[in-house]
Amino acid sequence: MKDHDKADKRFLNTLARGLSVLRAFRASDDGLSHMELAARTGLPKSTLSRLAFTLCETGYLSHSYRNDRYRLGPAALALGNIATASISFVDTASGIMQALADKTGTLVVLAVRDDRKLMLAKTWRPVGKASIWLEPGHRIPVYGSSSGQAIVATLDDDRFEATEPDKRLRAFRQQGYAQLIARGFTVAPAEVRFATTINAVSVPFYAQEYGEPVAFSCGALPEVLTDARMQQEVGPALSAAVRELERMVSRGPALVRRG
Amino acid sequence: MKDHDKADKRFLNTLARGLSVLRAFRASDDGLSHMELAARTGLPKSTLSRLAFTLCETGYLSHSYRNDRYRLGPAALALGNIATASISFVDTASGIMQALADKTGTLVVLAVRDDRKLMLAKTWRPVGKASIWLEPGHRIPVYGSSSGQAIVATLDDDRFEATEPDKRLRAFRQQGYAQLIARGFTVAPAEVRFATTINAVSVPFYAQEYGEPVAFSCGALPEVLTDARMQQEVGPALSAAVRELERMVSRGPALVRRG
DNA sequence: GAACTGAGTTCCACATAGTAGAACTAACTC
DNA sequence: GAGTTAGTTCTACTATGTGGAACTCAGTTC
Repeated sequence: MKDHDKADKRFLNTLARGLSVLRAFRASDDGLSHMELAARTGLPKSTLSRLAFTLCETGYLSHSYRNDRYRLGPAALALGNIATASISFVDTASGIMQALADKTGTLVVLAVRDDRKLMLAKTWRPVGKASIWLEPGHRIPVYGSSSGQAIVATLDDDRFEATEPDKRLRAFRQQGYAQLIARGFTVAPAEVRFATTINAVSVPFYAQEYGEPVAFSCGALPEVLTDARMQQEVGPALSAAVRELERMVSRGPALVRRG
Repeated sequence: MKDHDKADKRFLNTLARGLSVLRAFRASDDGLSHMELAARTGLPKSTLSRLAFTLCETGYLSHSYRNDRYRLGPAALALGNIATASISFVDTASGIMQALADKTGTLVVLAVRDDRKLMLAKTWRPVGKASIWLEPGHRIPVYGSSSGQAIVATLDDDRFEATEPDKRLRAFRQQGYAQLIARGFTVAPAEVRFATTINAVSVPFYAQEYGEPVAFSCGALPEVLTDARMQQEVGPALSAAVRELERMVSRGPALVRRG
């Protein structure tokens, strides 16, 4: 059978399935068994067997001999580091964002656009403190998230239109734009927030090498990160952190890049 | 046609080919065109077209609208960060190893075993200084590299035997073991070094979550990193850095999780 | 502005690579 | 030693992926 309904002749099912196996892994997993993988991907076990074999063979998966669980292999590690290295700002950002996480006690995330969703590419957790937990690889909607708002506000018109936005999203973008001009950061309006259990502030960053705006955000539980704190303390601190990053990679601010 | 001669029925060609496209990227590439990808992978362009389409569709590749070059996409970034996060020591190591690179003026690399080769999973370059350049994703032989020696010396017998080692490699391993006991680091003997243009010292690290020993190494041109410096200065410094890492990692999840 | 050129995509007839269920193995449990 | 559960291999079938050729679309050149 086929997974992808967009029965595009160009779409290679086997490849997509193999990739879906890799995507089944979460940062908190301590290896996954064959069964768990089958369950997460929804693939029949015989199919999974062949996929896993190939992934192991190519180094993207490895399975420890002791316990028979699969884990991401060296090739996955290398791929990620190549991706990170070719977007060099991620490494530069690490120090700054870790410090910001520690200082504000919030979870700092780097969100990138992935089709019509956002993907959390990297997260920095405050050391020692409890905080919300969002993992890299997690996907959140554009609409209703401050990261999404920061990104669409900075996205040029062509690309924005390419996502076939609805009226709602256009208004959301416009409002993000206004916020960035006024304060330099976005906070999604309470009534549209996609998750009521998380408050977040975001600042866009235009990554030359990535060719697309991305967003850094600080998030925490509403009781920890009140609207007042977002506006007065964390928003400005995040904004300063991103400006610091821009300075270090010596590049203009994201907003001026728009259009 | 099929790429893989080991005509194992379990080996899925389409998947492996797709992955080979991802592997074609180097950290220093500023995007790759369709043609370049075809050249690097050796695949016919029609085939590549479909592979690239699928990879884009799944977020592992993205192509900028402006210039028509492919780059690694959000999913690749996320995959790598998931892999990194699930081997949390990599993040912890980053600060220590960067400092070591700066202090010694050498390239610090993290090498992991990948079948019968080693793969450089991550590298830290000394800031501001010229240094040799090895990229993440690069593969080097086990035999004749100090990293390889550190790793095989630390590998348990079962796994070592599973690689079907020859006599030469057994001796190499034994010799690495002796070096580790005597001094805590390995330097491949001059006469077997796989690259005469690079000198390197290595220290193994046993990564709990990875289930396998890995190696940290300091490398540089022989004129910069003389045998004497390796023995007297860099080796001990590297060894101290890895012990520091061990200390930080065993301190508890909060610190380890830092990322 | 017609003829080249070169990159990239789509077509198409064909072979085979990949599928999924079933049968099989191997390791645990009671 | 029967039962259970995880994982691998077998097998018959066909839908999937293949690669060369034809096609498009932008730039160049004359």
